Amino acid sequence: MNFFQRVYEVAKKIPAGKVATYGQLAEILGTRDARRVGQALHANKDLKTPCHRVVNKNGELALNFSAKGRSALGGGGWREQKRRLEAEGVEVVRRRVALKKYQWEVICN
DNA sequence: CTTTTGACTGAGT
DNA sequence: AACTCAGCCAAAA
Repeated sequence: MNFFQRVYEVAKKIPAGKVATYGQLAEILGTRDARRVGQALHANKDLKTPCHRVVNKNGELALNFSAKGRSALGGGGWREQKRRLEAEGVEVVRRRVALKKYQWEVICN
């Protein structure tokens, strides 16, 4: 199984209304390289994966977020992500979420 | 094969 | 809060 695939598997485990950081997923996957997590999600063009629930450690949305399945997303990468998070009940202020409240805590994996 | 690049992070300024 | 520097490691070119 590819590393990418594993990233998706973990991403799918993130409960709606919660967010996880790249570093957090990386750690679950047994690596320290948060970047690869991001690359994996970027490579994933399937919108089935809740990539919008993955944010950087600052709680900010990905600057270059883009679900390739959708052309220009109506103009803004992170805007689309923001829209989706709000749809799940996550408060998104400007470009960030309240990690303090919404960061995913792994219950069991 | 070698080099660049990046949806990151953490520490220092 | 904003910027820099360095560490990290695989995919792309």
